[in-house]
Amino acid sequence: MNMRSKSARSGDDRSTEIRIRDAAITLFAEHGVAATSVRAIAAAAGVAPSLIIHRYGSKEALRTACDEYVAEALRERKSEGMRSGPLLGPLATPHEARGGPPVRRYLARTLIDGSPQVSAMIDTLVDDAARYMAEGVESGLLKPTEHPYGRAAVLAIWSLGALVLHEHLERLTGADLLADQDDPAAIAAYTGPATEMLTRGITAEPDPGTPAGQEKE
Amino acid sequence: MNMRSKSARSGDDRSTEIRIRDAAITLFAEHGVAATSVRAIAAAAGVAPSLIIHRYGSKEALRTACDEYVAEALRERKSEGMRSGPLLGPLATPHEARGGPPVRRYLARTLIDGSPQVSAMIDTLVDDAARYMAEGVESGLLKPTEHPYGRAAVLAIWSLGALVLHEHLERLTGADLLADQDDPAAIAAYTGPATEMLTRGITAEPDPGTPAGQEKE
DNA sequence: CATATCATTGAACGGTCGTTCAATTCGTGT
DNA sequence: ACACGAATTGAACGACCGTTCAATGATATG
Repeated sequence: MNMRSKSARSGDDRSTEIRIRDAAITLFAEHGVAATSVRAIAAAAGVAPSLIIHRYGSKEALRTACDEYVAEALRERKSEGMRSGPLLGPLATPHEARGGPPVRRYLARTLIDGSPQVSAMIDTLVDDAARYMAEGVESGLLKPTEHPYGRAAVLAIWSLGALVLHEHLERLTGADLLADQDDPAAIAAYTGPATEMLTRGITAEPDPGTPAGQEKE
Repeated sequence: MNMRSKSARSGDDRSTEIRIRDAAITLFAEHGVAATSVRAIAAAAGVAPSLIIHRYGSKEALRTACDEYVAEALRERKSEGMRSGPLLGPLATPHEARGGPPVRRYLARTLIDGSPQVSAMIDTLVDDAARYMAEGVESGLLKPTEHPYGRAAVLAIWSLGALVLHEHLERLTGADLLADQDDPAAIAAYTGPATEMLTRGITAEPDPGTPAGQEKE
């Protein structure tokens, strides 16, 4: 029944590995890594569970391969995200590839599991954002800051945190951060208040002195 | 003649259930719910695994009990968080109870697993924040907004997202959101850029560019 | 056609999981 | 002292896990 497969020796059989990897990314993104069994991935990819181990060595190695693929996929789209303007910061970065595995959703799920690949990706993402924002300051688009790197880092954390908590954000505001980025209306309920806060600020007068607001008086 | 007589075992045995619940919260917060076995909880609490099931019915029921306890513990401390000022928003809310189980860390872990208790807690938290910020607008402390509820929601999402991603935030900036709240220096690297952005804003002028969410003003 | 090669499979193994259950301890009322 | 019920235990069960391994199927080459 599988007429689609291949004249495949060692050249084209990569489609099998890709199919496995994409199925893994999809399931990892949906239910998390721990809750996804190798058998479930095998069923989704249409192969035997043992083949996954034979190809990738172990479930953990497969997960690493998924991390690397997602990190690479997002790195390719990075410039697009950067061009979205400094307001949204790195949130716009995870642009979904058409027809590909759910990269953004995977990122949202595995940001908390903490893999080396994702951590490294965040680091370079913040570095790029800091550099980009520094250019914005020089060109007069952004206000200068006491904490150039800290500002970029916190902004990135906020954006990524909103992505991680997309489920709660959608329940609260209706904004779906996982929707197609082509649809601005889907995330308007998020970008509206966000841009407003980041442009005007929220305090009517500059808060003098004490940060952190420990002692109000 | 004594309510204590029989309760030496049936009234005071709550200490056993409390010990189990606290151990569960600690381990759930550390390694996540899925990665924590009933046997590990039992070992940490100094009881047999079967006792946990006998007391709570199932692991899932124990998790629900943990959710309820954490939600209640944070609700009690809510006023403290509110008094921390509107800048940090609901981040200050999860004030750790001294000597108790790691409530904040538990919240950071289970925010993404999505339990009904935690979701309901977030909803009321945002409601309170919106109400509190509305008062701030009336009293002149905060700027008015086009999206009163959305602003509170996004601010809450940012704060909770930063809590969820505390590991990355600490690696990036050194700020430890899980440290004792008595130590402002531990989170200064976060509160500094955060308050700066939320008071002054980051754009020198209203954004002329065309990001994803831009439409009519 | 024969054969070596390699992707692929199905069955099985050891381990851990949540949970069940009979048995045992222990505090207490009579 | 005795019995009873609650608290607690240890052993076991079935299910599922990731992984191993010998066997199978297909294919290109001699």
